[in-house]
Amino acid sequence: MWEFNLNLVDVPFDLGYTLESGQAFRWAHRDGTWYGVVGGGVLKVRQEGFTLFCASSSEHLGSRFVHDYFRLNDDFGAIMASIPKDEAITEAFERYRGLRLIRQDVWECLVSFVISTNTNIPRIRGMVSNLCDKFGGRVNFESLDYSLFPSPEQLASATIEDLSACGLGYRAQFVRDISWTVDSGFVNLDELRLQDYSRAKEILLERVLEKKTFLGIGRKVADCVLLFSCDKDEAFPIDVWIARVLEESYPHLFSADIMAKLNSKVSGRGSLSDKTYDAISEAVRSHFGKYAGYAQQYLFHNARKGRSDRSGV
DNA sequence: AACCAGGTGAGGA
DNA sequence: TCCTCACATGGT
Repeated sequence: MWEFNLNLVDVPFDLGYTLESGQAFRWAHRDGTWYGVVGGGVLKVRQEGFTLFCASSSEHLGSRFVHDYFRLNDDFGAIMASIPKDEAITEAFERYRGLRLIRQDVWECLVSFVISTNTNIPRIRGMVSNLCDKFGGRVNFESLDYSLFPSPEQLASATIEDLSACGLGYRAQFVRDISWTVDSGFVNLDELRLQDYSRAKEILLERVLEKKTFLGIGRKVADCVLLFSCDKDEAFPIDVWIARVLEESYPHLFSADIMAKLNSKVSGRGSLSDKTYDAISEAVRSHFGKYAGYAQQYLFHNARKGRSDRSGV
């Protein structure tokens, strides 16, 4: 057990908003403290004002790891200042001040968001948790066992039946295919971080001999992976929630044609074609700037929280 | 009991 | 390049 504290002097940071915003799926809240399975161990964090009280299962999960994972050295003020202010973004900034993008493991992020398609966040958590329990290693921390996220090798040896048993549904095939691709060394995920946004996205969407390198990864999932694990802050994932926000609050950014496509996406029937996704992506990144991903995460969280508050959850 | 959920792949006009 | 569908499953 390693214990340490971090001082967040002049660093706007809100642990709760950050971990509740749907970017990471392996954190749980108990008695005012967050428990996460990250970096091959268990990390426990509690925030009181500008102090983070931390404890972890291994020496490796120390203050340096926490700084890196929560991106505490980012120039948060500059990021916020660079994003053009309007009614929608100002509301989200004020409500969730301190919400941060975090830097996750690429492999875990990739699998988590392949699983995320056409389902909801509570269920994504469940599916990821099942995968970890069934295929991952164990770490004991404070007399409790936690399951690590399985390695490419561990998942590559799973059968479709085993994967389906985790509740993955039709996603089981995607996870199996991607696990083989990565475990075989056909691609090196570490390279994604080194490329710029455009090139890294090309790699994720690439086809080799008519076959996709990453089955199950389209534009939206690629943007999530790039934003949440590869430091590509201009990535702006466009899902049904964000489509709703764009249609309601940013119609001036789009042509009537695009607005019609957004509307069909929002109303359930019809998804965005690749070309339409690219056009919307270009427009929002041009508008919000090189930290568009931060704007996206605030807008996303605000939209989702607004819905759940109204439905009385 | 339909309907929705951080979409994507496959097949055809 | 576009539109349409199926896809498994659990929560509301």
